[in-house]
Amino acid sequence: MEKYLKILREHGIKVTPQRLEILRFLDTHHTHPTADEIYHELRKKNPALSKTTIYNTIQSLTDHGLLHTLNFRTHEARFDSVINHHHHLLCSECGKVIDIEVECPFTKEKIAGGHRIDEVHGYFRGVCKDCLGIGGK
Amino acid sequence: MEKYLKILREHGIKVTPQRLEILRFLDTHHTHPTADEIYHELRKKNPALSKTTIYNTIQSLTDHGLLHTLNFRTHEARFDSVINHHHHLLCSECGKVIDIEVECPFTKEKIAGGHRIDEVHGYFRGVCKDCLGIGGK
DNA sequence: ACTCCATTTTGTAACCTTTACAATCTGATA
DNA sequence: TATCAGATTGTAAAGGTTACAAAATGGAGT
Ligand SMILES: [Mn+2]
Ligand SMILES: [Mn+2]
Ligand SMILES: [Zn+2]
Ligand SMILES: [Zn+2]
Repeated sequence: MEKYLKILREHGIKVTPQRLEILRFLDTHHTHPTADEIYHELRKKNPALSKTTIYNTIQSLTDHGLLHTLNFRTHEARFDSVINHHHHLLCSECGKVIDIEVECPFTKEKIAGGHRIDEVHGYFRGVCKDCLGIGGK
Repeated sequence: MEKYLKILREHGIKVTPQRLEILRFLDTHHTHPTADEIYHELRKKNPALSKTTIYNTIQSLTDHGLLHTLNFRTHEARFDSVINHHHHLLCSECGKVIDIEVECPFTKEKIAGGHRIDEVHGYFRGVCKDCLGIGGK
């Protein structure tokens, strides 16, 4: 927990119990949860938690570069505290969003087709390793 | 217009004036419009047009592989009738979504990290060529 | 051309995530 | 301990999408 306290302080984000819990949840669950999933999970320990606080904290962490947003589909933002660059797979069988470590040539490029590139997001759709294994190939 | 009639018939989609207009709009405007943009544009000619028809037709065209959905951000799907594979840039200055023709190694791969890949979406954020030119580099 | 009927279109309301806002609470500082 | 800017909470509003039932329509068969 000391770890998250330090992270918040280093980024000049005022420390609150809610922020510590949200940050800890994101750091210990790399499942790319939705705001609603974070909310319901942390509510078990803190029933007074507000969903607005989830969104406020997400915004704050994002502003400080501690969080990335994944937009696989409309009406469902997912969040990722692993900020080193990687791509993602949405499994059409189990619905999980899975990290894909890739050698993507565009992460190094600053320009493509004359346009300036600031961020690269690689979204794959398919079937994850586990689901392939269960149902046969 | 004969062109769009033919496309619908070839895919076994019942021909209606609304579907012809929507298909034509998408084919002649590669601006990656939102449902709302399609709706307001086509309403100029057909004020009785319903937004539900826009969504129904989008679904139908998508089911037949004639349309792709871009999810740059939640709460705003954009649509693309150019179905050969390419990546996209969202310009943070002008908001336009621009095609990026790329040599992406993942479009040829069927497997990555043991997972089966069915679709590859490359989303870039940055500043487009035009906006770079206007304000200086 | 007419009839028929499955399909489509339309209009409205519901749905769901996200955002806005005001009142209350909290915690760092003095 | 008193203060007060900032954080949290609860509620409502916003905005895009989907569900649904009634009305309209396209096209096959006559
Ligand atoms: Mn990830
Ligand atoms: Mn495109
Ligand atoms: Zn899976
Ligand atoms: Zn631009």
